[in-house]
Amino acid sequence: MNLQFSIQPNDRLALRNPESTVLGQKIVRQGLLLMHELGYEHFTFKKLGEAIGTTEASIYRYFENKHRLLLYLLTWYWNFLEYSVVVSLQNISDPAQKIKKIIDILTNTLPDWADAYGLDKRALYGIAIAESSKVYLVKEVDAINREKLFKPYKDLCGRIAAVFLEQNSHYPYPRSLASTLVEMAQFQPYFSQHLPALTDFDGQPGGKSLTEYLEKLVFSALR
Amino acid sequence: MNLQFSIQPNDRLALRNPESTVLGQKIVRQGLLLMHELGYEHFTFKKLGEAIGTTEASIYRYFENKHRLLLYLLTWYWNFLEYSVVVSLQNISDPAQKIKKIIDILTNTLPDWADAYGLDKRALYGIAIAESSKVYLVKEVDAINREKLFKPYKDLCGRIAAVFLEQNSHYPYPRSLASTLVEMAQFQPYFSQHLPALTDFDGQPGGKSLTEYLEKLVFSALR
DNA sequence: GTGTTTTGGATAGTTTTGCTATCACGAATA
DNA sequence: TATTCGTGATAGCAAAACTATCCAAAACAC
Repeated sequence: MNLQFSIQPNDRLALRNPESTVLGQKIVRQGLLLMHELGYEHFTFKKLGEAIGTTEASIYRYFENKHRLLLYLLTWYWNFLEYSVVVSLQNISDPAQKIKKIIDILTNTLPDWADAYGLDKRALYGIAIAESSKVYLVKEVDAINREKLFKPYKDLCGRIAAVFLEQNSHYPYPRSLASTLVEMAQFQPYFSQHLPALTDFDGQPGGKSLTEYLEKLVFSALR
Repeated sequence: MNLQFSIQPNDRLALRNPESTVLGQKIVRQGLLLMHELGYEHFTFKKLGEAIGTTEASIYRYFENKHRLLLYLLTWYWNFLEYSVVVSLQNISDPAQKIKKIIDILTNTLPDWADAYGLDKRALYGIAIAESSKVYLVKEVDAINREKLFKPYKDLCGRIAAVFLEQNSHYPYPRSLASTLVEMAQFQPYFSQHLPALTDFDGQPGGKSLTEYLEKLVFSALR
């Protein structure tokens, strides 16, 4: 097991390392909470500056713009997820059990150890669900991709795709199925909460569950 | 067959009916092209005003903001799709064939008759792929939903879910499967073009195809 | 036919957002 | 002791988002 859990794998993400200063840490931690509270569109560096007792310009020293801050936060999330997946799968040999574990991880907030990094788990999960698409559904997607800034997301999907191939080495669409799984683990809870007509989950404890839906979807596809 | 193909089912969408004036039509038709070209974030009413020889303020007479214009365009798209689905399914009795037809419609640009409405099919398809999530992934989602402005999208998914139940009346997640299908018919081509590591399609004519992936995913789930 | 709404569009603003140039201060360094 | 370097604050600009008001012509009222 030599996965290095690196905090900041790509130094192009931020203009300077936010973890290295008190202000930088405030920007990231409070920025996460404020973006979760206001939503990406209503979130501004000015509002964040007011919230943490500094100015817009100081925040711009760390991040080019709010899109980069969102990408920074999601990078943490994807890194946490991948690490969590890799660690959880260590002691499992059955591919089917691995897949169940992956779905379990994807559909829940991050494990408790993630708190140690000072980032609010619930807010991070909320951002991942409501804002993550906005990070790549932009005209700049190809330029950002060339900077390798989507690598953590691709790595996560890559790990999952590899497990799908363990389950069925002849399945022709492991990567599409992985991205489908990850995206739907985020969209379906959002739909369930805001556009319930698009789902079959009512949030009842005994009722139909997202986990069950995703498991059946994946296992039947791999059969 | 009494599906009424109505252009503007909800008058709350626009401040006044854009189809009723020359300027209104220009706003919608050129707005579609410009938003497709610039992307939602870089698109502004000022730029559109310059492009069609009018001013920002005049455009605001028709749409509250660019988010509403996007929603207006997508409403057309969803209406076109649903109509196209309903008409195409009329002469098909086999549910499996219906599902194939639906996937065929979802993964292609709109049929030629849609041109008659003056909206560029390719641009509309491009907007649907790259921008449609932005219409509901906003803090205002619940308010917009209360205005019934997502009804066309829900209706489309509802039609598809009904066909899934024709294929297998015991399938417990028809609506989630429908929203998964519609979303993935948009996300996978986007990934294929911009983040190919997340898919298994290379765009080659003889290669693996999105259609095949989606068909297998849906049919195996319904089995 | 004259007066009066009403409709549709233009002019000219304000506020907010996004971003930058420059200054000030204290710590490390020469 | 002088300096330059890291770090944060001040002030300001340009574009984006939105609004108040005005004007002309069509529609309608009498």
